[in-house]
Amino acid sequence: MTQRKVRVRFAPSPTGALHIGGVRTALYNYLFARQHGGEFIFRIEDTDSSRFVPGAEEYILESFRWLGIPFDEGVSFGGDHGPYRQSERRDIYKKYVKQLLDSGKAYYAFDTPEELDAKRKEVQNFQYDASTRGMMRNSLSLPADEVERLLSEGEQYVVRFKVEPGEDVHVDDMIRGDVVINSSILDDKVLYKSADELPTYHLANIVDDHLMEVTHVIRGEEWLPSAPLHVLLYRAFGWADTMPAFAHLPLLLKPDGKGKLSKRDGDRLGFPVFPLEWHDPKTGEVSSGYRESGYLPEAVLNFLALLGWNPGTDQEIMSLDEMVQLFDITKCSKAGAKFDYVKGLWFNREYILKKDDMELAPAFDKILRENGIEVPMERVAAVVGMMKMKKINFIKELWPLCDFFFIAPETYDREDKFVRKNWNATAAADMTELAGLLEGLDDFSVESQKAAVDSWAEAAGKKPWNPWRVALVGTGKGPDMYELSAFLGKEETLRRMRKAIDILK
RNA sequence: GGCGUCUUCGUCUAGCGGCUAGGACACAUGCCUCUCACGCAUGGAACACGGGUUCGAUUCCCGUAGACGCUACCA
Repeated sequence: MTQRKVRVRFAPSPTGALHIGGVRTALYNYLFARQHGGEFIFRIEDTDSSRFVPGAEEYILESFRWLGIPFDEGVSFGGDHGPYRQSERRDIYKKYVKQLLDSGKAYYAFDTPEELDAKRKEVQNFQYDASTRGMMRNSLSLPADEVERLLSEGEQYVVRFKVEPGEDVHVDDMIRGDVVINSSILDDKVLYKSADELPTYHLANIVDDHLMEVTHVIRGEEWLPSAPLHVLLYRAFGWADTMPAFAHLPLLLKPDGKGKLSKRDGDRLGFPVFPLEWHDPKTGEVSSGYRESGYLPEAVLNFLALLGWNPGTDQEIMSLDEMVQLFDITKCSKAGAKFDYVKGLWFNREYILKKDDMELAPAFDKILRENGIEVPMERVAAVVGMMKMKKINFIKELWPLCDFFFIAPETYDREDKFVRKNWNATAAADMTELAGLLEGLDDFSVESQKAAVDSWAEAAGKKPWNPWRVALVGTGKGPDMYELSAFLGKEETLRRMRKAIDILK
């Protein structure tokens, strides 16, 4: 096979919000495309009209915009292989369904859903396949003229794939190696429904991947059982030589308990399972999103990347570009990964610590405004810089730790543990002395204060910091005292000190 | 039920015949220290089970168990 340009795709169904597992699948596809200088396609698989949810497509697009994962072509991105929305490709699919029909690889089936249900009740483990299709109503069992009549009378039908039994079908998976499934356990899958003139996933998927020249199919493990069917379809079309390589990713599992990670788990345990907040148009239900919860997109991607893959070194924090360099699809783990959202918190924290204060400032500024505080962005950034290393996972958690920067203590609580311990008998006198010293400083910078206060404290044998903190903060929290007083400025610092002296004595 | 996949600390994982089984999250302790943090150090914690193969199995093979997935005119 000649070396083709790598092309991969992410092809969600617009049936609701984008699941976080889907985000990881998209991420791996993106990483793979980038590191091979290939292209990343965005396709919409909306062949089930009954499950279509308005707004879902735009939601998915917005999610990737926020995450910073760009597509090269597809819905809303353009490209030479469109249209990229399956509902707009009806005529294409019809042509290929006909090809299969004409070549005897597929057949018409007229069994109604009710008849099939009845059959499934009647026969245990009923499967529509080589062993049973002879007793069903289809173009293989019915006389040709009867089939003609049914068709011309407009009888509803489906087209089924004629699976030849008894063959070991091999799927060469980049992660799992050689997977073998005997064709006898495969059923004659429905490929096309006359009711809505749309194909099912299996047909549309194969036709599109072929026409869009997709070289690698990277998808969730839930597709592994149908991979042999897809192999058979490529062969039936005569496309075996350009069949894409497969990689089936391990699933994301519930943090506790068992089973696939679901929306319910997020609600139950209190973490988002969707990238953005989602308002379900049908139920009106609102689900939280990573963006609205205060996660940095870089943190989300980094966290997700390591759920099912790792670079083989101890490195855990890495940028998207680094991931592109380090990623190796063949080194993905095979077992499902429990979704450890607590570690996701840690990643967010790490990225907050890495980020420039000025970049973080707008998020905190928003919180400040909600609390009625408006200060220049430089002041906001300064506070973020002094406080972000405190025990926080989100910027919004800064507020209760930072309020005193902007709001002077109204009163002083003698019962506060820190106050009681640190505002001792000499505190008032010490603070009066310290206030006098500070008042005499022309330069109120951290360095200047530190030089003056440290030497005074040492000479006088004082430890003024904790009482001073009581005066400026009201309790035992906050940054380094010099940084705090420099931020507040001489006037405010002295005002708070005198108030504390006055109240606490 | 059938078919498939998987199985190392609580969790994410490294390991690709010989290691005191490594790292990270979480947890605990200590150090540092003007509070809280940060940082640093330390600690507890794992090869599902049973057979093989081999001088030697976490690693290879077989079986068992368990978990997960699929089994639609959904993707």
